[in-house]
Amino acid sequence: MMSGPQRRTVRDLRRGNRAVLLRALYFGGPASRQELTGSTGLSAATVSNVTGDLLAEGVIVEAGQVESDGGRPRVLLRVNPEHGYAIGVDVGETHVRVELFDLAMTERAKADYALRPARHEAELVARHILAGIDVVLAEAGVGSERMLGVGIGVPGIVEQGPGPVIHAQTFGWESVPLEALLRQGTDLPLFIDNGAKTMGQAELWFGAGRGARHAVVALVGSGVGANIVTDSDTYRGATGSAGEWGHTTVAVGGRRCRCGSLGCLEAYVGAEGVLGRYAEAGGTVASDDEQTALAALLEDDSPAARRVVEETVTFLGAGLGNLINLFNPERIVVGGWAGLLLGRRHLAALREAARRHALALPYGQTTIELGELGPDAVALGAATLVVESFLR
Amino acid sequence: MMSGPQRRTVRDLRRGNRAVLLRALYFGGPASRQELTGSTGLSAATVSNVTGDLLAEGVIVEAGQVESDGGRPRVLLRVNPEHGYAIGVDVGETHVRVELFDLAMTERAKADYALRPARHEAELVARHILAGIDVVLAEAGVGSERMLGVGIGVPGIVEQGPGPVIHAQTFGWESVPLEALLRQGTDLPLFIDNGAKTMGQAELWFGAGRGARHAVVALVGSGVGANIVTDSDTYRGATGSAGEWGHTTVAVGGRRCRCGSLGCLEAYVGAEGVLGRYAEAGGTVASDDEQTALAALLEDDSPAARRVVEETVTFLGAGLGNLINLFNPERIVVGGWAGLLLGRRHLAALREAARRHALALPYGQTTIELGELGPDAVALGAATLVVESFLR
DNA sequence: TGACTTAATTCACATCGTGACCTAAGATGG
DNA sequence: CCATCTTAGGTCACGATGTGAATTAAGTCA
Repeated sequence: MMSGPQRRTVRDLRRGNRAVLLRALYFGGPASRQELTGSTGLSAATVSNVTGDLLAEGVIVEAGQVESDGGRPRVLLRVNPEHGYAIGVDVGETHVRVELFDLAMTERAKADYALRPARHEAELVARHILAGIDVVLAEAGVGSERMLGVGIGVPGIVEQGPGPVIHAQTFGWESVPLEALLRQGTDLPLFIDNGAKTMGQAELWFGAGRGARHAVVALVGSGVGANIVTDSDTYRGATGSAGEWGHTTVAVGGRRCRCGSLGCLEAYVGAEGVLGRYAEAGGTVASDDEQTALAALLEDDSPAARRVVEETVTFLGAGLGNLINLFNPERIVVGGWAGLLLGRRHLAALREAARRHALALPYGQTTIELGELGPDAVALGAATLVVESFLR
Repeated sequence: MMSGPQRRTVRDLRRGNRAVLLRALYFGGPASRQELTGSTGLSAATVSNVTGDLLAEGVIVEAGQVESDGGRPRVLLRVNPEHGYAIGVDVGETHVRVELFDLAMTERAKADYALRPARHEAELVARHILAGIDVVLAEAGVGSERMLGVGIGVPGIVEQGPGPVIHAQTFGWESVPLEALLRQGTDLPLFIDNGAKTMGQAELWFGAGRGARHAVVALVGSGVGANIVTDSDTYRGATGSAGEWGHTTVAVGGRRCRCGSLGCLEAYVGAEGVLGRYAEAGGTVASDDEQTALAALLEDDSPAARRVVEETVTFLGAGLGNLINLFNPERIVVGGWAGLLLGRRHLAALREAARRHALALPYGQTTIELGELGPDAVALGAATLVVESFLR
């Protein structure tokens, strides 16, 4: 609608078609040049030229032949997993985990740093990340010239921009310029995003969201968030803080949420909210550990427990219904440890609750599935940020 | 993320740059070639070439010169308003209105057909539209070869696709293939969308949403809807039914909505819902006409009326807060006749209610404004669908 | 009137994608 | 073992495109 610096020169063309081919090979498995002409719409000549360049640069490699019946056999091409490496970092409540992946997303090395409760200073986290980068590079024997970048999943809201800034209540981070802190210790390209979003991204690339152009990954853990994909691209909004589904209001004037507002979805379906509601209903929370406690609650057959679970399903269904009505996705993936715990037992009820709260038409055009990846996917998802930029 | 038929040839380049220049001229008012090089990022040579083509085709025309201080004066260029015309159609509860615009969106002719209550057969509506097209073409003396197309705003959900299909409860339309019906009477390109969305589009192009890349137009009338713009493009979701904000749940287990669900936003802030709540609270609805009745309610100083209005503001604020949290827009425009009625008196309270229900960060990055266009903008917005495709 | 300034156009050049044509590499049948 | 056929992939000339440098156009100012 408005003007701006859009695409122009003839060189961008090649860059674009290169990316198209690369993506086709990355997501479409090994393929012959012949098949690529079909799937990309490019001419055979161009495919030949571009793949020639990519082969010469070592970005892709030949991967055997396909038997023929009476003609020259097709040579399969695939992305060279060792052409580049990406590091994914999971900054969580209890640890900083640094993992190194090759382009095929095979883990090559890992480093773990425990965080003591209430010791989440940004400088400490940054030191851990930098140390972790050195460790995994050394462990895998990968030179930094082969590194495509480092993706980092952090809690809280990430304000994207030239100098990304992180706001993380639980860490006591206010406007922390994590990138600037790391920049003093490394020259690698850095990609920072919300950890829930990176987890959702992993689910979209390698999990239950594979192949969807319009999808929503709903992440329910202690907190609640969502990764919204429109036209195969994560929606970030004007400043990158889009998708704060957990703090949408589903009960005006309802329960107080830790964000300060009333009636947030998170206050009802986040693990903390569920356990809190159970306690208020007179139930006894089984453990100090949220995960153990929630699992126990789900096993509990007492009327109080069952009512709380039922209510949780209703609220979560309403939240999912809202996503369906607003985004009209073709697929919804429910993930996060609490979401998986609840969904494994009550997926049918959850679908039914979503159906009740969504319009019939968009509901009929979507499917609600459980995530296939565990909570460990944060680092993997963070690494996909790097690969995503590489494929562009 | 997935492969598909993406852009490729060198000809697309020119098409793209042509569109870039055209958009810059359309939205950036008259501009010289010199200025265009700056605003589009293209080289002076290319600007010269492309504008040369556009001038030769009559798409743009020269528009005077700008005085110089010691150099060759700049020649201003602008889109030729008479190069093409677009028809916008507003299919409403009480009428079918057909308007003809030139490219500058000046109205050139108009035709109006009253609809009797409960007489909304698709065939009748289609006949009115076709008749209206003939009438406005004749009235304005425009040949159909100069027509860029017809945009149509209809109530209900429009399922986009090769053969768009309309679902409109209030009209008793179920899967009505309006395009196919019209296709029998005209060869003009047809663009069909929800009327609220077309109204929002008008607001975005010519009203309070001008220039925003990420915006939401919230439309509150008898029903409630939203037009969501991401990256300067209306978001339509997988099948075009995205943005059904009115039927998102803001009160789990709350008031029954006409869609059948419980606790929809529309049940609280739609004109019907507001008046219904007032009646339930013991108030007397002043008129049979919703608009008169709502206006009276807003003037009423009785405690009951004030409580209903206050509640409405709270619910609408929660709904706006949800949009802010999910979409992180830079601007929110509140429109629709009921929204304007409410907003003119209570905008500050509305902003405050939204603030209470949104996260501080995204709330701080958005502004909430009132729409500048009246409800008559449906046809104008429908015509922008045509122009949008022309600018591409 | 002549020097200067700025806008717009022209031109040679490099790059790109493409269709037509050619080469590579296998199977098949004698 | 060889000729023929079939399919995959590469090469080449061509037209289209954007760009920087040079050129032309059209003013102001002293």
